[in-house]
Amino acid sequence: MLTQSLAFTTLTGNAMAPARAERHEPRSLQEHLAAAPLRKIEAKQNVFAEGDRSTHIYRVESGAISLHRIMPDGRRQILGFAYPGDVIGLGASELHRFHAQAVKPTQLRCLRRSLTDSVARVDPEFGQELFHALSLDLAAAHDLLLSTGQRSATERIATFLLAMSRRNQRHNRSATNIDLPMTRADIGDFLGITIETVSRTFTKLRQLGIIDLAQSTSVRILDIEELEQLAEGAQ
Amino acid sequence: MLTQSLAFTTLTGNAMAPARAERHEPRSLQEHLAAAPLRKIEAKQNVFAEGDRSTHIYRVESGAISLHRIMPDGRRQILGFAYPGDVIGLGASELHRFHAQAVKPTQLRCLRRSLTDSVARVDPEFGQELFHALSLDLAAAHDLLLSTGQRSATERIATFLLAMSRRNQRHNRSATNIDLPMTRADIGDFLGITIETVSRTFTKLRQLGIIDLAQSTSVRILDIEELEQLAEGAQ
DNA sequence: CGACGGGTTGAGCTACCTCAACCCTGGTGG
DNA sequence: CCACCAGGGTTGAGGTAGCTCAACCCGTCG
Repeated sequence: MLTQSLAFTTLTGNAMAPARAERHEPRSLQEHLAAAPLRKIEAKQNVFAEGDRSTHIYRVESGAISLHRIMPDGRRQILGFAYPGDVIGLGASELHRFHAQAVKPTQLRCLRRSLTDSVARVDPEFGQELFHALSLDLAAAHDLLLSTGQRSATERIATFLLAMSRRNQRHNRSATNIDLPMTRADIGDFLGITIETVSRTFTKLRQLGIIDLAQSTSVRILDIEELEQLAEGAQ
Repeated sequence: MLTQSLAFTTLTGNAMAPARAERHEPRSLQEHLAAAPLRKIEAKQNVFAEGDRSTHIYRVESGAISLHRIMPDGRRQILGFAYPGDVIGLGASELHRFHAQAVKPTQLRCLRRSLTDSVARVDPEFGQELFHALSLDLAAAHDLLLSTGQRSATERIATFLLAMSRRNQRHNRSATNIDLPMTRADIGDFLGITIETVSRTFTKLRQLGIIDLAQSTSVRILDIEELEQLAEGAQ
């Protein structure tokens, strides 16, 4: 399920896999994570809070996490959702810059920062993997900026659904049947619109025959071309 | 002017500075950049475009660069501005994900990716510096998301001016006299509002006695406490 | 059973957008 | 030297997408 480019180490002369296996020492980020302890989190529980010391990085094994910042008056911006396979808690800062909270019961692998730091200090390949993961986060933030800064409510929802669809595809799951683990409030705070607008927009897409809403948490895309049109501003 | 943590290399045994100087081989990111060739760019000219091969990273020496994406119908989201000292073109992707365009005549130091890649492959400290720079970009994107997703026009402008003020302070320049090299259109496309709203908001802040606008490109903050109030939603 | 959290729908409001006129400045050319 | 023009900025008037407030529905849980 995980596409992992096996890191061939530059530190040991042993190029062959058997030699590495004998050492019993994890190497790549994914290998480290596979061996890391598992932590279980209830819905609404925090993995970490903004301002907390950044002690670990985490990989989501099951469930879903919302990453968000909260303004003094309670307004909330969700910066992203982390799903199984995603790594969270990256960043060079000593302190976490946002909250990470489970939107449903979630399992995480936890890797101490002291470990990742020291491994990265001697294994550039490992550092590259962290860099790559952070680079994906930045790309996601830029994508979201395009939505919150420029797109209409309908375009935002359409873009959001398509992103979920593409993520499903990358994980060899259905491109048309989309599970939404988060609430309407979460979607609204992610896209910068209110829950009412989220709800109305879903209803509108349903009435147009573009999606089907069996339950509020389960969307089926009926007309993906039309959804793509809507995402890029066709009215 | 530049705070640079001197990288002590793990590859050579020589820990002392004199030994390093003798080698005449640049080490830290800042050292590499100081030795890199200079490129001069006219206003409105592109440093690179979205989709271009990512061949170099750049450090702005003078001027200002806008980083932005453009939608098929022409809408534009500026993801950030790069000012002297900032490094642009980072990211693990083979291709650039956005346009980089000078907003006024600009000078850049250019470092080949093939070089940074190979250095990072053997010098983890150098990789850390790249990671740190990317991490700052992500934090900036998250800050902007809070504005475009949650704040009113007045709050966005206030936040924007305060960010400029704080940047000035970090560079030992005036906290109250702010130069705006970019146009109203740039500010609008950055904050997700129209040029008219930008203009009206500046006028409103001027009428409230919070700022002074000698010219349209030069803001003087008269009441920074009040500006901070406005930035976090007072009124 | 009642309470509560989450979702939907309606009615009215408003912050911001759109469209348009106008101003100012700097550069160009007659 | 001045007239003209183009690009950037400001201001006004009116329109509208999305917000606010409120009612209501439904499923779950104690």
